[in-house]
Amino acid sequence: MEDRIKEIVQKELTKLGAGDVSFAVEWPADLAHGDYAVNAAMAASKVLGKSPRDIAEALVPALVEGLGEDAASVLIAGPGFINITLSERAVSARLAEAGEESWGRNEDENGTRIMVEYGNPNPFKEMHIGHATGAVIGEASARLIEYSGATVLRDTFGGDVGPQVAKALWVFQKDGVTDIASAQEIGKAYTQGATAYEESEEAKAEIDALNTRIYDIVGRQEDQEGFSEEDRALLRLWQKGREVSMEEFNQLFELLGTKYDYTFFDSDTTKPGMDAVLDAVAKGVLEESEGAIIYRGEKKGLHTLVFVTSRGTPTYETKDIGLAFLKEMRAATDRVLILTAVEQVGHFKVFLAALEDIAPMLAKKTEHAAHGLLQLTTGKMSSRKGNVITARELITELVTAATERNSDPVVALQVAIGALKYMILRSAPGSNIIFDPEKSLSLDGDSGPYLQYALVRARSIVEKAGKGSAAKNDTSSERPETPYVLSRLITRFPEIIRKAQTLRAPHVVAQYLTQLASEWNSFYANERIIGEADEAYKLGIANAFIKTMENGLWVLGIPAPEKM
RNA sequence: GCCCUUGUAGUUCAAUGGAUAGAACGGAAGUUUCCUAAAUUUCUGAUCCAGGUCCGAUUCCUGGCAAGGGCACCA
Repeated sequence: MEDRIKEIVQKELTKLGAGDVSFAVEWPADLAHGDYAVNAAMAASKVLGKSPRDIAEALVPALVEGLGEDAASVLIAGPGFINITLSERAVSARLAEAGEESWGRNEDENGTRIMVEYGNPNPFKEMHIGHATGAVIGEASARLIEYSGATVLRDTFGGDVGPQVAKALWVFQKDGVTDIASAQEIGKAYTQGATAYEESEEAKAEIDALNTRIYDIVGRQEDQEGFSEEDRALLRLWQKGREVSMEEFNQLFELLGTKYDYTFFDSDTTKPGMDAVLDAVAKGVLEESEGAIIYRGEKKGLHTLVFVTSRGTPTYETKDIGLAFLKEMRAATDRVLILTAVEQVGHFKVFLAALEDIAPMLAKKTEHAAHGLLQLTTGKMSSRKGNVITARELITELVTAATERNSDPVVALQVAIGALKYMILRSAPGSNIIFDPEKSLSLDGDSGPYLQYALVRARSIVEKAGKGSAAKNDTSSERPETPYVLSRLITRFPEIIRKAQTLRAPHVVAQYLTQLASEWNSFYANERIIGEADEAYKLGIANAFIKTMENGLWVLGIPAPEKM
């Protein structure tokens, strides 16, 4: 339809002598303005030396003729917009498509294989709401990509060696702990270790030494040559800690609706990373300075980044280089997308610049995108200070709130997860999300449950009407002269999905679904459906709404409860 | 000091360079003999400041002011 309009207008503009003018066929934010709006008259005004309204007058007849019965009206409005409103016939034809399972999907990326990295909690720390934010946005982004026909390979990357590990294990060693029971215990140990690291020179030295030792032992865990009894005990403690952490993460990811195809660890990436780094030093891409190996980002207008510390341990940068190679070895992909919090954009700029020099092919297909941080109204979160809200705590709290209105634990969980995800996905990625633990657990209004509730009510009606009504294909029932706004809004879904994909912005879908749910709720409140002369027609709309909401919620990863 | 991001109702967020800047929460007042009131209807109220580009600027550019993040041995 959009293309048809564009074609007609283009042809007319050429006739008027303004064929070069670029214009847009857009969908007005306010449906009262129509289903499509053309701004060609304003755009051509200067070239033609005529007023926009005069040009619009000249364009309208061709549109009326060209669109025929599909257009209910073609009107000139405002400064010179040509507003086109679709006829009931055209809208109903599109609504029929909305019943299909594939409604909203497109094939823009058919056959492409894309690896998407997100979440990335670190073992030996607790998973906090920041990681949960990443997981939620990442999952929605992945699903959005899947809706374009691409194959998505999900991966997460965790730091199982490095200072944060040493900080936690140092505390366990000091306290003589040999068996780690829970993720909470690890979180507590990490906080203690991090505090000691900052407050005591002695502790700092010990932790640094332990860090180097862990690298060594973990690196040689295969053959364990020359391991002392102490080394073995440390390795066991490390293994147990990682296992407990990952078990907790997997549980949380399951609650959040993510299942990873690949889990990478720092310990896997250290070796390929170090190999690549030493190779790069030989080639002159990286250089030694003050005992460390660094990349001079200044030559590309960036800053210097350390790849290997003067103690000989690799940093995050080297591990990321190793990870890039490791991904390439494990899976064939066309693109690699890495999603992290905004605080890492600086790092990734320099990292990608370095990767460009080290492995141009890998750099070319790798892309980094950032999402905002979750910020507490009470101040900045820091696991060091121990004032974090863990993902576990937050979910538990939400479930408690949801349980007040749902006796069914399954539904309560779905509502809680829906509320959490919506809170994160409703705003544009990139800017920070201000999280007020007191107020943000909203289950009313602009929220996940709002969408879920609208869907549940729609399903309930269709169910009540019974299968005998054959709502979908009935054309005999009465229908209005002009289509419902709800119907017109439903037909926009595929365009919304495409926009969200282009901008890589799940919030576009979230905003749309909220508008859709609101429209449905008004429809539901104002129109009697069951038992009316146009029952079949309205049930058709209800079914189209259900499919649209179901598919939209799926993209966001928000569960769709059966009952509420 | 340098670099990046962001400044929109009291609060939390929208607005593909377009029309009367939309929602939600909060506050005020209504709507259930009627398909689930987690709903619905009405009212309340905002583009940080100053220039510039454009037919048209919340959006793009420049300069202020303010907030957040990052700037070699953390991830």
